[in-house]
Amino acid sequence: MGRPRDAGADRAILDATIELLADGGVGGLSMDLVAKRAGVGKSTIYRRWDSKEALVLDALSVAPARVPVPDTGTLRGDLVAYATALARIYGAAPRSDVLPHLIDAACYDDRLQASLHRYTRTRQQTLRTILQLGHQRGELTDDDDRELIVDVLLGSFFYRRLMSGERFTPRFAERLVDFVIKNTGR
Amino acid sequence: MGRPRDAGADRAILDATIELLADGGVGGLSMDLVAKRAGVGKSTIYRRWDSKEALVLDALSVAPARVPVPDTGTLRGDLVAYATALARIYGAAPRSDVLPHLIDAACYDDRLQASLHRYTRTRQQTLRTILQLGHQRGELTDDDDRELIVDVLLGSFFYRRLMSGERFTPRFAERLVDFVIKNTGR
Amino acid sequence: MGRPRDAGADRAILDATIELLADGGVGGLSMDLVAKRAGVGKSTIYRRWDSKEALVLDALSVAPARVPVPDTGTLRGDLVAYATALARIYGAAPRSDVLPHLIDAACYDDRLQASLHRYTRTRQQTLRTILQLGHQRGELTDDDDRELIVDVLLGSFFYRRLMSGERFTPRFAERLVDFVIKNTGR
Amino acid sequence: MGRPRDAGADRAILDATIELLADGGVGGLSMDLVAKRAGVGKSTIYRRWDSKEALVLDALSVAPARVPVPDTGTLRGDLVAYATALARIYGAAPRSDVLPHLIDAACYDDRLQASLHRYTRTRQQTLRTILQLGHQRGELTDDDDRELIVDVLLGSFFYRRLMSGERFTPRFAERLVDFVIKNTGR
DNA sequence: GATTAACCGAGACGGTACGTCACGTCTTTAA
DNA sequence: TTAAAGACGTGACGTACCGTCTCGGTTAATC
Repeated sequence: MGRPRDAGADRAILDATIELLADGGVGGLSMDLVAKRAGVGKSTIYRRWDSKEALVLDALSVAPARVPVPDTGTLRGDLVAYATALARIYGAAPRSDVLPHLIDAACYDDRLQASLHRYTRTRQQTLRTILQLGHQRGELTDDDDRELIVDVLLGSFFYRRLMSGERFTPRFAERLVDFVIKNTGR
Repeated sequence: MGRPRDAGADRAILDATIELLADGGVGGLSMDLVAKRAGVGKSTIYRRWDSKEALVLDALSVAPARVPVPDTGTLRGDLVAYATALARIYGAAPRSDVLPHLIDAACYDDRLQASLHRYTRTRQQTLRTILQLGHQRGELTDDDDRELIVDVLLGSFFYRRLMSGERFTPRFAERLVDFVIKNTGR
Repeated sequence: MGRPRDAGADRAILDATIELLADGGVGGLSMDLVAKRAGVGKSTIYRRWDSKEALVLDALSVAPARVPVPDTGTLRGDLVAYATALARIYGAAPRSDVLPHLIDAACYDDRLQASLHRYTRTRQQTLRTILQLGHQRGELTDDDDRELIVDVLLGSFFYRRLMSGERFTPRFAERLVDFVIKNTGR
Repeated sequence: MGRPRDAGADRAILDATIELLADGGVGGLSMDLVAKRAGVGKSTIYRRWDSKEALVLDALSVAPARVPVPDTGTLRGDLVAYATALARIYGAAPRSDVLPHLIDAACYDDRLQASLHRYTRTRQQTLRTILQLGHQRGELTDDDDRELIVDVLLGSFFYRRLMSGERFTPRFAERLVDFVIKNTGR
């Protein structure tokens, strides 16, 4: 019973979050700021999300996939196109890297961790679709390999991007794609 | 000129940092605490390190490599042993995950980012040594592939560990190793 | 709107301030200590007072007048009694001199300066009452002189006390009182 | 034995102190700054002065008297001229009030206190000279009164200036002078 | 129509860490 | 021994957020 939650508040909060995230990244986002910009009390936010990070993660999940499914006609072409787009889209973001903050926070919060995992797997969908198409064309045969390719491609990308700092160049993307499909299928 | 920096203070600060990191992770580490435990003023810390994260990163760098170079006689054996050890050693630490915090902080600080990259590449050394040995045995031929294998193995590991949440099981480790060496060497 | 300020916090903070002032003077008072003793967050203090000095000044203002209105029957007697009490009460406090610190701080903060002036004039009240009584008895006639006497008596006292260092002896007090009332009244 | 003290350093330090005091008052003066501007090591300063305040006080003492001895021909005229000059010269100083800081510091340091008292009494000299001249002219007779007048005039001034905040106007100066000489002499 | 219970905005709350600053002392090399 | 240089331990500063709590007031569904 009682007054139902205002659905508009959800949108206002998520919008404010996305805006603040856009300019300033996680560092430039505080709950007070979100509340003020959304025209909402802080308790209204905490009634819906457990923590700042949970909110941010939801805001991210709401946003549509940024890397489109390419269609070049061949698996190799699609994968190279995908990897290149990945590098272009996520490679630019200068200081507004939100994901690392969530990854960190997830270490200390099981619920958040679960959300992050769910989010990550959702974001794998584009790649899975590409592989699925390749499979239908007969360019891939074995199921297990596809799972592996997802980890290898995305893992390499994030590892370079966030940890080793080496550039994820188109040149490297091609090498990587050739590497992962050379020993698959026939 | 002037009074030289006390080398003992460096050690004391790094030691205190490592200790505090051990119990409590980054969350349980504050500069005041480090200063107190090291018997040092906070300014002495800030004179040497730009930020808490730079200090932590240095403390990590000082610590010896935790994953030893295995020696099973074959490349495949070594790689599986290495991957397994990786999972065992880094997989256990539940809340004391220091790296994600540094990865996050590095997004907002160029000097820190450079340090993180340097650290990461240093930590690749064990794996590179394994591959070098495999090369000497004739199990690997092409140089470029070795570079790639490093990214693929470590990338997959951290991607699963930190982002997708899928277990990095011994089973998976074997599959991964087979995947990366199937189309290399002869 | 919003949650109203907790009146109890005001009291707790002022009480803590007065206590800490009592043992240790301004030097022994830090905002962290006040907050801790009052069981209050530091932000709660800063929400109400601009600075440590503003808080101390308020704490002082809350305290009751320490020099009572004497009643000797004659203006001269009252004034001598007052001056003597002044010397006894403020002359004793060795290191816990709060006022000089506030006087200093007030030089750099207009709001604080205004508070100090208000406080000082409030503290003149006792003396004004004495003069008022003298006036009612016919021992004083002209209004302007009373204003002057306040400045002269208190000014001399603080000047000796804080600047020239000469003792404000009972002997001096009498001389001073005779000086200020010799040419008044009649 | 050993290297003799550099006499030039004294001047350099005092000059630097006076300069820094001029722009910024005590608040804008730190020992590091003095040392840097004087081209001197900090220890060289501390070898000569006990504390920042002792240095400042010495710097003040070195400066010549700022209120000149007037010569109007009458005691009343001289006193009014003096009081007016006092108000003009010290009344202007906005935030560079050095004396209050020293007064405060002197409460916690006996040596400094002695220095402050000495300094204050030195600064009374101008006024004493005026009174001495008045005495020679026969406008004052009793010695004790002269002592009192010094305290009353300077006390009132500083009391208004620093504590009660009331303006020390020329009008007030005249009233005060009339008050203190009405009941002296004849 | 009155009651009730959860909602709402605002903003104060206790807590904790931050990075900065200045103090007065100490330690080096050089004169 | 004094000098310049500058590192040292100490400790307070005021700020920024966190996530919670407390107001007065609103908004449905239930009685």
